[in-house]
Amino acid sequence: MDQNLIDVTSQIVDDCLPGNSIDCVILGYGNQQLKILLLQWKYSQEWTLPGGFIKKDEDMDNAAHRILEERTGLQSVFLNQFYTFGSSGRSQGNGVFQAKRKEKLQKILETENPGFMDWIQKRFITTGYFALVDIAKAKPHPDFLSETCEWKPVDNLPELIMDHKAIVDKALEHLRIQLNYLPIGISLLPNKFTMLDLQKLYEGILHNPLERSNFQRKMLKLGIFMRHGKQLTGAANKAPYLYSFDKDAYHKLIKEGIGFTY
Amino acid sequence: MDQNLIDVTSQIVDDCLPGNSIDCVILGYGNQQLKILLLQWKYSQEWTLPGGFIKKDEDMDNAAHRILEERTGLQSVFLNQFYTFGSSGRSQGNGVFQAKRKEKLQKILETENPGFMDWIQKRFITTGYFALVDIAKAKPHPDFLSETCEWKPVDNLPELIMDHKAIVDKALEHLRIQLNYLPIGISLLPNKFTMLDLQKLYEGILHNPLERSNFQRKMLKLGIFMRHGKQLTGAANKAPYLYSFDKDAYHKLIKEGIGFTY
DNA sequence: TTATATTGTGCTATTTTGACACAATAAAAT
DNA sequence: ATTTTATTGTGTCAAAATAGCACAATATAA
Repeated sequence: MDQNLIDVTSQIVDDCLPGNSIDCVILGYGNQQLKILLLQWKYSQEWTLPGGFIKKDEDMDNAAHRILEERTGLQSVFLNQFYTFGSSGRSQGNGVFQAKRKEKLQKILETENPGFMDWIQKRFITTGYFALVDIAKAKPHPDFLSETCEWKPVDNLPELIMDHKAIVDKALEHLRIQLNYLPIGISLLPNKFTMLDLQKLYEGILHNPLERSNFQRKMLKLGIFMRHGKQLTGAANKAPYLYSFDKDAYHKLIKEGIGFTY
Repeated sequence: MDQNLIDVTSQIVDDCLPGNSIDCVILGYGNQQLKILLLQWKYSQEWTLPGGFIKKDEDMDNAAHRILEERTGLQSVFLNQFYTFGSSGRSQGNGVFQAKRKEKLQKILETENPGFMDWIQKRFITTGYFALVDIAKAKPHPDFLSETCEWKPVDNLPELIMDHKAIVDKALEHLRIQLNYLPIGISLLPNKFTMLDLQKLYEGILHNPLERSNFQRKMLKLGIFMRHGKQLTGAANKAPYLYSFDKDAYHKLIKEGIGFTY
């Protein structure tokens, strides 16, 4: 049916490590909402995390960067490994193509490339990476199995296949913990943003409300921001200042860390 | 030569996932020192982390628990996955049995079970787990490749094979970060301990000195300790109180976390 | 010109931190 | 028996951080 599908799947079987995969939790921030990039499969319409496989002589980190670039066009963003999911049941017997009714996509793959189906139905251990990304700069591209590639708000996700929901939750937990000792935002926000933007981002991650005036003061005291002109939105109220990250100070602070001291 | 060696290695090849391994950074605390459990190989005398493989239908976490128990006899201690090491060079070409001069152990294995050597010389992705353990309760057992299994102080480690030093460093970094939002010690210290014991443990992990009186006050204010009698050491000075963890309060605090607030 | 909603900063009571002081004390030395 | 020694538990206190509210400034709509 689709020569390209055969080529792509054959190359995966030939070039990639069996039994290991990578899944990316790509977070972006827009409309004062935390969002995540998801793929929707052809035919079955199921939602999944963007993922992929590790080439036989490729570093796992490089594989994650490659996968991120393939889906978003973005290079060298904030990308971090956060956990490896290795329950035996996560793919074996419950795996990618084990839906109750045989899906069209599965039938096609079985017909076109049964070797790939053998390969992919084995047990997989997947390593999760999360990326923080500026939505405006990302250009979502579906992969060979998918129809669409879209941003979805994290607190209103569609149902995801397999354990992908657990992977998202673990990524968010990791991010919340990171927030306790690292400033975050330089790669999630546009170049210039207001303190309220930053606050909404933090509230989205931490999932609880913060006191506006104290939050602003506390953030500004970190000394990693530069103030610019005002943002005139056309609303009937005082206009907020725009800020950008002072990258030198930001990276210096990341090295030192902020946190509980003994 | 050693029928047992053939059996063990054959069973590994038959039963375990190829290309994935687990390495455990088992930390203990004794003599006011942070220590780590290491294995020393037969013949080559090289030092390694205790590790193992994942059975084909075994959860990765269970494999880690099994490996920990095999080496220490301990069950259900604090055991945490912290990172997965997936550089392509870490085992391929530089791998376990790729030492410059052919070692005796390698020769024996090649003779006895070449299939195992094929299997183990492929590229491996390893997942690191770290455990916090009461040295007094652990009973170190060497594995089939090793001669000894010993506690070594973390700040005076022997040279380790492959990237095992990097794995140890990453584990310690992880632990330091954990310390910023979690109380730690319940599984590293004996049931009863002094505040100075606790302080030395923290200093060992954080790798910097802490102010005694303020540390004690701050820890006690966490409300997770119970005070008992005094520890009479026979020294010519005031005897310190012994404390134990109030497990309920401890676990409650772990849920809440302690850390930077916004 | 006035009304409206939101922002930046001010104020203050309370808590936390960091640094040091010092009395209490278990055992050794005299 | 008394003094000495080293270490512990608590006290103090200034400086900094935090949490909560107050309120003037202000960009635009009414």
